[in-house]
Amino acid sequence: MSESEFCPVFGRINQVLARVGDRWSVLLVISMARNGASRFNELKHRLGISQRMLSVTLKALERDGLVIRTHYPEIPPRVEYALSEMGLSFHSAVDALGYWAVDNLEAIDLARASYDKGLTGK
Amino acid sequence: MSESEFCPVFGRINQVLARVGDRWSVLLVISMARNGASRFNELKHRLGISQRMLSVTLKALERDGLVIRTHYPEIPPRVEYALSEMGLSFHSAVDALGYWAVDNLEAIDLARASYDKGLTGK
DNA sequence: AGCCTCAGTTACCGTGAAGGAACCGCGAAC
DNA sequence: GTTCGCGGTTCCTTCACGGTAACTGAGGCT
Repeated sequence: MSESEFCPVFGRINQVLARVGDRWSVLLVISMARNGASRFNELKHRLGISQRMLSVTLKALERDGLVIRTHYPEIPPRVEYALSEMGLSFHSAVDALGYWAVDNLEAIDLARASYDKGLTGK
Repeated sequence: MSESEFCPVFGRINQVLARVGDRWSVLLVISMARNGASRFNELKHRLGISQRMLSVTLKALERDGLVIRTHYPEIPPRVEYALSEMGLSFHSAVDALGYWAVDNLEAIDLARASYDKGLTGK
């Protein structure tokens, strides 16, 4: 796919951005930042995510060291997921983007409206 | 899909994040931020993107007001794409995330390595 | 007349990823 | 003894994304 001759760092950054691009990753990070350590089914119901996706996404986040999984061998089993140090810093980066989004939502809507009007009106 | 009861803003932020998630959008924004106003085929060759994707992505970015399209009715036709004010601010937000990525690449690699070792070793 | 360039658009097609549902062990409760 | 809740995993189906290729159209070159 000719990873754009740009530079070598680029590919790796892209990997990280892929995590941001992954909707569920972002939602999970935000959710955890808000609600603190959370259990599996808690997250599932909170986000309306399928079990499969939740499991897959959490595993990816854990693998990348953004999330810490704590398993309590109780009855019934209890597993808690929490943001790591890095997870928190990631959250602030994402949050910055979130703020940008909030700040520019209106402008984007306006741009879209006038763009669409320009099309249909023509 | 039950867009998570969270809050109304959430959905919209997600829309914006969808733009970040789109690989080509990010690459285009970065490319334009670097090289300034660019022509269609220029971008195409620079990024190794297909015509279809380039056209689709540029149109989306233009619609959102991130990119400004200027058409010069010359022979042969010339079209230039440039980042708008908002596009530039978007770029800085993305850039911030890029910096986070660079700063944490090592940590992520380490986390992955130890995670994978923990799995295979078991 | 035929072919090239630029900037797209349209039709088609393959792949990979998201989602749903069923299954797993474990013990507790009914 | 079978049903429930918890935390998953596995399988299957669907569907949207991205790529290829062909067409457009206005004009210039040969």
